[in-house]
Amino acid sequence: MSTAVESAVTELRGMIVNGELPISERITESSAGNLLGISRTPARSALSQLESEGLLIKLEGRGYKIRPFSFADLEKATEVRSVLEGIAAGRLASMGPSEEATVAIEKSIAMTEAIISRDAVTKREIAVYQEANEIYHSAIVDTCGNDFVGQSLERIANIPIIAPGAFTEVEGMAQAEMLRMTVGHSQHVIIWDAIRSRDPVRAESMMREHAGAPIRYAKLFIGDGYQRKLMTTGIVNREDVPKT
Amino acid sequence: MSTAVESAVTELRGMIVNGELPISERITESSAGNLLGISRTPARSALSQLESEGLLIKLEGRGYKIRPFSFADLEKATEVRSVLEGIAAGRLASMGPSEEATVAIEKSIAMTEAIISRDAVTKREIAVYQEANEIYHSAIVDTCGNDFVGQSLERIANIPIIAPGAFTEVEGMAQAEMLRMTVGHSQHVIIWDAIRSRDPVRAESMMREHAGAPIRYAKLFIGDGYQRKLMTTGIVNREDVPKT
DNA sequence: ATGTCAAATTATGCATCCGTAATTGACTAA
DNA sequence: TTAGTCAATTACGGATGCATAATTTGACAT
Repeated sequence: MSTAVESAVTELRGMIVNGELPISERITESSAGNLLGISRTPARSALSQLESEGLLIKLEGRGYKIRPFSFADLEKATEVRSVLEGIAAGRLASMGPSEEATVAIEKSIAMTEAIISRDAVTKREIAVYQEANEIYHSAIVDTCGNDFVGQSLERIANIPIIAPGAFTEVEGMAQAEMLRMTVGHSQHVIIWDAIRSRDPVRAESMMREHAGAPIRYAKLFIGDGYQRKLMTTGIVNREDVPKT
Repeated sequence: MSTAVESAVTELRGMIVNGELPISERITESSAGNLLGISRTPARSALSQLESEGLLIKLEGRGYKIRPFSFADLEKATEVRSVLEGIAAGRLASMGPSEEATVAIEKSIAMTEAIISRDAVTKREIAVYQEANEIYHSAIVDTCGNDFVGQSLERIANIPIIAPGAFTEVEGMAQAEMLRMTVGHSQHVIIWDAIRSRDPVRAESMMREHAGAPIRYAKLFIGDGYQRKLMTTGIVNREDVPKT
């Protein structure tokens, strides 16, 4: 929250992904500036940054609009994320994990194990799971020895649901959540085993499967409910949601 | 070349990758502005954009410096590029190539075939080969149906030697160039066959091998000469060049 | 009522100015 | 000689004003 530009980016990004800004509405330098109480100069930087992140689309001469994501877009972004995280896991298996990575990953696994061994889960447990998931994935990406992987991931990491931490809860789907967490945990264990065993091929392919899981299993285990949930956040185009 | 920011980015990027700016020198908003005859406002935007591209590093409070790339960095960027282009090729094989893609790719193959069937190559042929190579790779990436692939590639595409077009010529290495072009052409043919045969696995794995080729084969077929050449461009750190 | 043209509004891009923070360099004291 | 403090320069972030381009609106004519 130091500079106006940084906080503007954070602020606007939050408003966009939470659907607090009407998708239809145009955003200009002035309107964004007024909204956040800053002048046009930092507002312009913030908008152009969000455009390069892919969250805004520039309407030449008429401001920006929020980029509408279709469900297909989310799947495509996930595909890229899976592949990138896959090479991160593969690299880590080749190199051997650092002490730092080992500590973080084993901590994450301990956290998720504690959660799935319970009978029922509350919102609180889901939040902890998300945190653990975030730790697991960033430990692998950050210590894989190839900065370009993390750099490329940053671009698509801001798209909701795609990010590792965004293990979005679906209302009234506690059982389905539990199932997803159990599956996720088991995959974490398997991938970590592959890494420790220095098996890059297995680590890569398992991570590739796993990183694509949130969106794939959303369809597989939950079905339309997930898409409908996404729609309400304004992230997904109405048109993409199956008619009921 | 319309706005000052755009031309400043292009200008500065060119100067950086061509080694026209001393790597040691600090770049501030004012110095960049003076250099290009623009004020600090567009200079600031340009610098921050180049930073997000990974070509500059921000020295908090003291301007920017040119990011030094090690040979290892180039290899890592290539690794990411290979994987991303791999999924593009795989997707194209799954979907079946569009008419547009087919035309572009077959044109590219015809161009490279014409070149390698000659006895000797001049600078001119090498330039044509680069163009054909560029056509081939961008046809696959642009028509693969996943925009995020191209978007992610843009980030690392600016790193010299990594970009498909950057099939840099090494002085006095005409024979080695010829070999690389022949190998490259044959891989293009093979990948295209895999795509047309709707074999995503083969298309992906071959493309992954092929996209990593420039830097891998540089070592394999040319050896130290290549690294020394890179050094003279200022792209690669002196320290990385093997002692002779 | 519709189409066309002009004026006004809107939005952007860029330059300049100001306030602030940080670094550097010089001077003094131990 | 060295260390510490203070001042000056440097650099940045942000606000504002102006020029330009584009879009929209409104008026007028057909």
